[in-house]
Amino acid sequence: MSSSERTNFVEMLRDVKLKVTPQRIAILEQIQKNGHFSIEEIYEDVLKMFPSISLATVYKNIHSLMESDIIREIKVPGHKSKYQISGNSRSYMGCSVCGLVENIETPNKKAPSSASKWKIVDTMVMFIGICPKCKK
Amino acid sequence: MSSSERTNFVEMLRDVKLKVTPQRIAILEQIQKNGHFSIEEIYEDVLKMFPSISLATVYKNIHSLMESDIIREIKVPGHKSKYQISGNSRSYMGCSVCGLVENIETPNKKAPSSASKWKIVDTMVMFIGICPKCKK
DNA sequence: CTCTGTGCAAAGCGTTTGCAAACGA
DNA sequence: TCGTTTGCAAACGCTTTGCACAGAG
Repeated sequence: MSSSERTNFVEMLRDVKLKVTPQRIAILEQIQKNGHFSIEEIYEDVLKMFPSISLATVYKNIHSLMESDIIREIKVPGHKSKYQISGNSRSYMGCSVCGLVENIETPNKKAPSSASKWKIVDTMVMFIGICPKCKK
Repeated sequence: MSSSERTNFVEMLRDVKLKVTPQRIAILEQIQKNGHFSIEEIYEDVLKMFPSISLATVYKNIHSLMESDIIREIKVPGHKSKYQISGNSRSYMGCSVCGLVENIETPNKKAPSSASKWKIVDTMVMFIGICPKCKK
């Protein structure tokens, strides 16, 4: 990871009044480095860099980071939730076979008038398909 | 429920080689009648009409009905999965506060070329917002 | 120093499984 | 009759909680 990324996370955390702990940074770096991760995968990867971390800590952090909108939950139907650093992309390809998630460029999308009584705060487009690996 | 709806479910089940049991019909009727339901809600409502049904039966049926694509799973980030009878609509409004899901008319949507290596089988658009009730 | 975060172990809950009996075809 | 489904209870596995200690601010 570059130091600018680290600085980035530190600022993000300060902005939302979360303390900057090495565990938190390690979790964020893993999520950023590897894209879309389930809790289990995040835990196992952080463990390599940070052998003393506990699963409970990962869960607690995933929650507080989601509440602060630093990370975001993505779910492909039939698979476990995955997490990614919040960003502009809200369009995903999800593999129905293995659960892989990839960001794609966002097709512009407006909520139809039938939703006018709602206050719309976000738009998510998910394409469900079969990824190149699972096609074989 | 109308008898045509019942007939409908019977045919759906036969088409996919699932046996027509009263429990299955009751589950399907509840889902159809009430829109988007979590497993817990389906169970509690079916229980009123069918006091002997067990939670395990609901779970088993939700799975086989999903495998046969008779019902579909929808998940609003941060809330439990809900289920609905499969249909044409694959566009939803999801309430980030209470988890309410509503179908909306589908805005046409094509996967961008960046996804060309995938085999796309479905498209789902989800608008996240705050429903009229939670706005108050 | 104070308050938040961590780690551990136990508790909690939603979901799944095994099995015998009931049921649909 | 044969294979599937149901209902029950036990087992499972993921997630949360309580608490004492460590660490950030």
